[in-house]
Amino acid sequence: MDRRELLGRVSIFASLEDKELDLLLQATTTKRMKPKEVLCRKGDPGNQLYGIMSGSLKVTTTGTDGKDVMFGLMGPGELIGEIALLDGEERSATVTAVETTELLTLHRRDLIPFLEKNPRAAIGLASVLAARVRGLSDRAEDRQTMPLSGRIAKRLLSLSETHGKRPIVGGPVEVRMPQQDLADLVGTTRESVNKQLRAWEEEGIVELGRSRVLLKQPESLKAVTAMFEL
Amino acid sequence: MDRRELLGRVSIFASLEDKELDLLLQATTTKRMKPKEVLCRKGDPGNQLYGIMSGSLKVTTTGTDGKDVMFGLMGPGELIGEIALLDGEERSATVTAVETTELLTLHRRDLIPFLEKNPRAAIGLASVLAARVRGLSDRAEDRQTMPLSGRIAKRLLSLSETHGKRPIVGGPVEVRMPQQDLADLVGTTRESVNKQLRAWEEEGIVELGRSRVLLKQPESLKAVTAMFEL
DNA sequence: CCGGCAGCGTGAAACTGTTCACCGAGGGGG
DNA sequence: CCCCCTCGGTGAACAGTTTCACGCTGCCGG
Repeated sequence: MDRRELLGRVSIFASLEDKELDLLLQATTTKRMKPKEVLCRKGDPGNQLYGIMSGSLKVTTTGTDGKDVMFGLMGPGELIGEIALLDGEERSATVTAVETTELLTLHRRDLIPFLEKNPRAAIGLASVLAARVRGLSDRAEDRQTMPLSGRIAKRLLSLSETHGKRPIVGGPVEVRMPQQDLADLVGTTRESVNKQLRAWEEEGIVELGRSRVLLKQPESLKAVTAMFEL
Repeated sequence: MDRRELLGRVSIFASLEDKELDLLLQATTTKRMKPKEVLCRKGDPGNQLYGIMSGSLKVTTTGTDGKDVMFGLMGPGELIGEIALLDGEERSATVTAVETTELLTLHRRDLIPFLEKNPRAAIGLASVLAARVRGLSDRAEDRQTMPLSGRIAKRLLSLSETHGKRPIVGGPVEVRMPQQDLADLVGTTRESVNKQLRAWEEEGIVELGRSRVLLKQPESLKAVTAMFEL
């Protein structure tokens, strides 16, 4: 994916004229990251907006006790850094590359004036944030309503949609991610995730491998979540 | 507080010229709510933006099992309904008046064109959302890092800042809220909240009453949170 | 004025999930 | 090619919370 294509893909900029897009593109640079490379840490000042062209990033925080909380895994077409950029506060989380990742970067001093001249883009940005709020609220709700198994099932399904691969074309979807990360994402321990997954493996619902979960019967997982859904 | 004052107070509109403000004001209506009256339910279509002039509202969701989750208590100067308004989805939560409350309401069809003509307002709106995201992330983190006591202490302190009253001028701050609501806010049961509060009462840190918590030693609560803070 | 209900207080028992302490394996980098 | 380090698997003991099952009180509306 090239820069222009990315900008077009990102919903904020979807409604722009070509020449405006070109203008914005000029203010843009590209950055390439290796796996495990850190893009920014919690507490850093945040003056860059990033758009993911390829690869994926994980967004995490570490508590005092060293326990990690993962907020999400971001993929191509998604934005990173809008929050710190908008409210001028520090970065609220640490962002790390999962695999080799290409980013497009845009500095605050270029973005803000641009938004002022292109209100639709500003509204688009607000919409992206609105969606983020919605996602976070949903998860907060889940955490207090669903037992662990439901939360794992739900996250697994949503991961399979956004980051799933199909090893065999037309076959079952696979989610590549160590169990520890899954645990951080759901807010539990690796052990608990492992036990649940193994139980499901017994039932033939999933199949496990090193950093892989193969969803053999996604319907069964859906059934698990449905038991607790509103 | 009158309508004009509210609009001026809300950060989105802070940077506007007077005549623009007047224009917006004309599209505005006022709504008065009685305690326990419902403003909107989760799932309703959301086409109104509300600004709180006086009183307070609580934002909640109910899970299948009937267990409530409260996202927050909103007071004068705050906005409600921006999310559904921006992404065009359903309302993500139910909003109820806690006390007699006066609202200013603005319809989507008036707001969107206005934002398009006033990019700074759009950016302001985005900033409000950014702050909301930050708040939600923090709470998500807390929930996985802090034990119950820490979460209760933290929420109590933040409530005292935003919604505290001082029965005796210069005296300790009081938070008016039933223990059940406190529980929903923190994501636990009434019983657990009660037990923690009573323990603190023994230590002279707080004093309890019907729908009231008097913070006699806020420093001690701060100390509790500090034990787990990053 | 009084009945009922909303809100508080409390203990015992049950459960869910965590912690801890291991072992085992495989795959990738030196 | 081989070693180590990451990732997975598992059970036993433990901790924190929830659940349940009550009893109490005082306020509020009829």
